[in-house]
Amino acid sequence: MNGSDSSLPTSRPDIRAVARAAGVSVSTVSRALNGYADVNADTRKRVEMAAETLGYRPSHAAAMLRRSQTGTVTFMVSKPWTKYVDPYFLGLLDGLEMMLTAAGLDLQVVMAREFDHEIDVIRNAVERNRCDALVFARTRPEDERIDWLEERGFPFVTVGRNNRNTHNYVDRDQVQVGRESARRLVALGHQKIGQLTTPLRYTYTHLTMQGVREGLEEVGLPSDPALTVECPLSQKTGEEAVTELFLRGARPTALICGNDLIAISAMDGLRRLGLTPGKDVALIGCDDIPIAAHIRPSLTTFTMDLGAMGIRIGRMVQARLQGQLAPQQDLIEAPIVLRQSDCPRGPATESAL
Amino acid sequence: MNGSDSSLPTSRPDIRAVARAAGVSVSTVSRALNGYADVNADTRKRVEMAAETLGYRPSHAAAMLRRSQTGTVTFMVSKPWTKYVDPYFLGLLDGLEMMLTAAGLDLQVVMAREFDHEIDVIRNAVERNRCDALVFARTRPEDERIDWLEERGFPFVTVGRNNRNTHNYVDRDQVQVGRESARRLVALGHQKIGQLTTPLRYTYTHLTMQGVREGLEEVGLPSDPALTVECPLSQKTGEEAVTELFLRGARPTALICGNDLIAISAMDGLRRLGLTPGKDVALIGCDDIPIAAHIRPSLTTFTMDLGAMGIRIGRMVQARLQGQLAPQQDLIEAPIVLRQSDCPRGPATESAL
DNA sequence: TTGTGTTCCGAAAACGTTTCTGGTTACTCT
DNA sequence: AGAGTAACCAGAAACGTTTTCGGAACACAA
Repeated sequence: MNGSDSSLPTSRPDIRAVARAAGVSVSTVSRALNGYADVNADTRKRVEMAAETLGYRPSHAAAMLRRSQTGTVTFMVSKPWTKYVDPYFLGLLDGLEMMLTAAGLDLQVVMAREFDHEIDVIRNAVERNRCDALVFARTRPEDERIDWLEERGFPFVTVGRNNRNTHNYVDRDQVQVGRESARRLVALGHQKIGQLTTPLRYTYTHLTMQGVREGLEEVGLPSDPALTVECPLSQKTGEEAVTELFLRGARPTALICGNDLIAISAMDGLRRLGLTPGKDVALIGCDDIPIAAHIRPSLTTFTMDLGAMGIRIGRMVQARLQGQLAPQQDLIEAPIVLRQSDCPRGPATESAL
Repeated sequence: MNGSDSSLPTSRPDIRAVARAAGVSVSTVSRALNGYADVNADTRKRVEMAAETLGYRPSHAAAMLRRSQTGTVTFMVSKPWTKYVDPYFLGLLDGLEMMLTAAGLDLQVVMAREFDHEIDVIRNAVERNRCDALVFARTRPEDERIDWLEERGFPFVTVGRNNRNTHNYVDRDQVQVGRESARRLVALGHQKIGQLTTPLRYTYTHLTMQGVREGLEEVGLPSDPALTVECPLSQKTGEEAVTELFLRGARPTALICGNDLIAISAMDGLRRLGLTPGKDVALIGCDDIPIAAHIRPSLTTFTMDLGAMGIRIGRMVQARLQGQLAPQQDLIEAPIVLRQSDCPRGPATESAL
């Protein structure tokens, strides 16, 4: 039923077949096709022609086996991302992939399902020689993945830092994000500024909080732990956090949210409490996900060129693969984009609830 | 500087090393570790112990080369997805990955950057023996990718149909989606029902339109081409389409949108025209992206268990890989989830603009 | 004793490349 | 004319598995 019933078994052509067709040896074919210098221009052309007409494609497995390297870099994405969809890393992948294909490398994406499965995924990738380099995000202060890889000298770059930072990483300047969030809200007259943070196990959460602390200290404001709630990475996370906050009796007039989804669902929570987001309570998010501009009130947040970030990662990988051993580290500034959700402090909050 | 400077070069242990340690031949090690029957239980245990203590991991490349199969299935994602992030396929990947790892297969994601690059990506994957099966979406009525693969008898399953449907696919029942959209709006009293469709090059667009046509015909309404606009997959797509529609002089009181992002940005467009979405004009989306419940007015749309869909795909791949040749085809019903954006027909529209 | 199976295991041939080593030309220089 | 050098290419040895083939050891029946 299916095609492929020509006269001959029409199996994939060998490198031997090409050699035969071009009238040279296999080694010459290999060198010609791989762009080595010590092959005559005419010979090369003849080989290329032969390869072309035969439809020859070198076996990836064989090449991989011989020159023990794979030509692929693996991007590991962890569970919280896949479970409730975070568009964050897609743009990043886009840039990374572009960079890598330009360098003749393949991008492979693998998923780590359970949280503590991550290290197994890495071990499998590395120990079975399935990639030349690794990329992953969501780093933690004490990150066993980083430890393991550093110990073995395996090439990798992370999106985010740990508490040592002796490796290759790219990261957003989270301290700046936190600081600017605080400054902005202070400038709008807010004094009781709450924080709905991303999970504390991630490094970037701590960095953001540090930035907020710094921003508040600049004007002599304390950063009140009673106004801070840690939000898991789930769908209604902000809503629940806001509820908890107000149930506690805390009455922030502004909220600094760890990411846009927290901010958006926090808006729902506020409405449930009879408050109007962007009027009674100011909100600032982070990430500038596509929807941030479309909701009402539209969300003030921090944006970033994820594609560019991906490209930087790609460059780092490439440099490392070419022998560059000194750790490269990039901190990327995320500009704030002002929309409607950050409002001046109004009187409405006092009476609410 | 980096570790790995033990006493010995500490290179990865061979299968030979395991054989030596266990006091058997390499072939026995291979058979023992791969679960063949003709190996003594004691021997097997000894081999397993040796492999364990040596930390042996079989080289993937070598195994791949020898038994010309890779143990990986490749998911190809095309440009429109990566460019403006569509969370759609993430859930799908989640389910697929789960299924595949359970079956001992690896999932690999590759990206096709340019539109006409897709076929090259596939050729590279197939001809270089880089995967055992392919999965991709966004199918078209005349889809050269499907043609090419069918011609060669290479295992693959698509998300979506073409105009022949002799292969393995999983698809949402788009006709039903269209029909139910139309019925719902008709029941709410609408007569002038516009369509903001996804790009016409995709099969599912046509199926949805067919469904809408059927739904309208049930009550004797025509489907007016003047009320239909094709929307590209970009950010402001719906906004521009709505503007165009009203500039044309068409005045639909309801809009059936090809996906949620079209619907959401169409709301922006309506507001710009002084109309209130969910009041003056009813909207129905499709996909139920996470944000659909959070915007105002919240979006009536069609939902689907993407994880389950991914699992079905995984099952198909597995069956095909085990020799099942008859095409398997799954049509999945997408239930509507009613929210605020679909409203009864009001009088407001008449006066507007 | 011989024949007939079983059960287990070892030897060796693949798989399709890359790369190392060396050898043959042809060319240049004294 | 001879030596030295450069340019090009062939042969063969890897790379680390899997799998085929056949043989050894043993048990059992005739």
